[in-house]
Amino acid sequence: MARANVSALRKSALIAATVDQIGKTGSLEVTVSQIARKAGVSSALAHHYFGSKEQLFLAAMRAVLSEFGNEVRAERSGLVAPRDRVDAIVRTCFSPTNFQPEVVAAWLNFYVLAQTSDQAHRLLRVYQRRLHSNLLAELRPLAGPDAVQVAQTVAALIDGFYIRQALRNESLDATASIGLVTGYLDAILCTTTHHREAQRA
Amino acid sequence: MARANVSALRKSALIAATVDQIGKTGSLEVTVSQIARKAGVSSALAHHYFGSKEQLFLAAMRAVLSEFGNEVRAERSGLVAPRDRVDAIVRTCFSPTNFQPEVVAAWLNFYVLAQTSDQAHRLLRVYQRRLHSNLLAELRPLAGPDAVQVAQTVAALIDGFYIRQALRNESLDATASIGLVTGYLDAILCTTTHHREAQRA
DNA sequence: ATATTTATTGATTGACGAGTCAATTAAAAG
DNA sequence: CTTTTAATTGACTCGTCAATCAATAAATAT
Repeated sequence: MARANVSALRKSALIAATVDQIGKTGSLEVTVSQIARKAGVSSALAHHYFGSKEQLFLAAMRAVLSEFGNEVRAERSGLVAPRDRVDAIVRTCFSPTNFQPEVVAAWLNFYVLAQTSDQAHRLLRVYQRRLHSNLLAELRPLAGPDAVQVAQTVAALIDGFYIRQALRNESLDATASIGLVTGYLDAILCTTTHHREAQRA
Repeated sequence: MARANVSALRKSALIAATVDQIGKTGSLEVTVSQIARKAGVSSALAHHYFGSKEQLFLAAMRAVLSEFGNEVRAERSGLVAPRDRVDAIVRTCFSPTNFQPEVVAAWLNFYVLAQTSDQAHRLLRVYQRRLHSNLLAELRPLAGPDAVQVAQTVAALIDGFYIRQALRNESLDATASIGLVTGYLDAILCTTTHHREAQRA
């Protein structure tokens, strides 16, 4: 059983340390040395593996994004009712791993990074599109012609609650956020919701 | 008619330049020299008047916040129906001045600044509280016991659309954003909305 | 064993930028 | 006028940090 690539270990340690450090300090103004120290290696090694600070940031972003994607897929699997699948997506957004203050703070900073880095911008777009089309697929049968707008609204809502979490708005935790998003959905899909309630009764 | 304080002129020029520069570059990593150059003065003068880069940033934030507050007040004045007043607030959020890409980008960066600066954090909180209580005052008669949640949702929605604007999501301009927020309100206040429609008919 | 590639670092470089300061100019006061 | 006070700057300091590099250690291959 050959011991796995050391390089892969180091890389992922550095990536994790990057997210963590950005999240903890709430800023992109973290030094490569800080990150490397947290990962238990020298800053030179970080440069060796990633080439530049920006590339390290991008790798960290990719990691967060793909982790999020995986969770969505996992949470949604098995569910077949469109509304349940939408709720699964929403729940995932506010799951303990994704809605951790550090991760949310990192997200916020990735948004900022996207303002200056084309690659970051592209990554974020990919994520947004994917979220949007995921939502849309489930909302089509629920909201018909309004589906696009509902999907846009849900996506914006989620980002809005993320910002609040980043600012540590005590009054809005994950549960409350989920409640407000589903509350919106209940209201906007009132016809369909009534159907659901009828079915349950 | 004594010519106004030179110092006030310089200060406001520097503040405007700060917002502009942060907005244009989409980052807090702007140099005092860049800002000063844009304002037509030396960087030493910026330090002379503001003491530090952070204080300059905070002054810029205060300016944006208070400009926003003034606009809200102006736009809302004269309207008496709660729903109209809510709509006025929403409209102001997406008014040409406030929803300019540069200003929105500056906002986003102020959110980031609030992660590392207590003063910035406090400023943002004041703004958030004020917006919330403004919304709440109007929503109480419209949504009764749900008013708090509706206000929180509206506030989050607005922030969500701001993020989208910061990312230059072509598909969502000011008009579309206003439409989606009011769409939400129409749906959530459906009882009241029906009353309104009935009144109009 | 030896050669070759990979992992790893300490030390260094070079740039950049916030903040200071002493000096200069302009305005205000007396 | 002269003196005091405010406005303004260029030049400088000092720290920080990304990125490089040469050197060493460890692993892999031959």
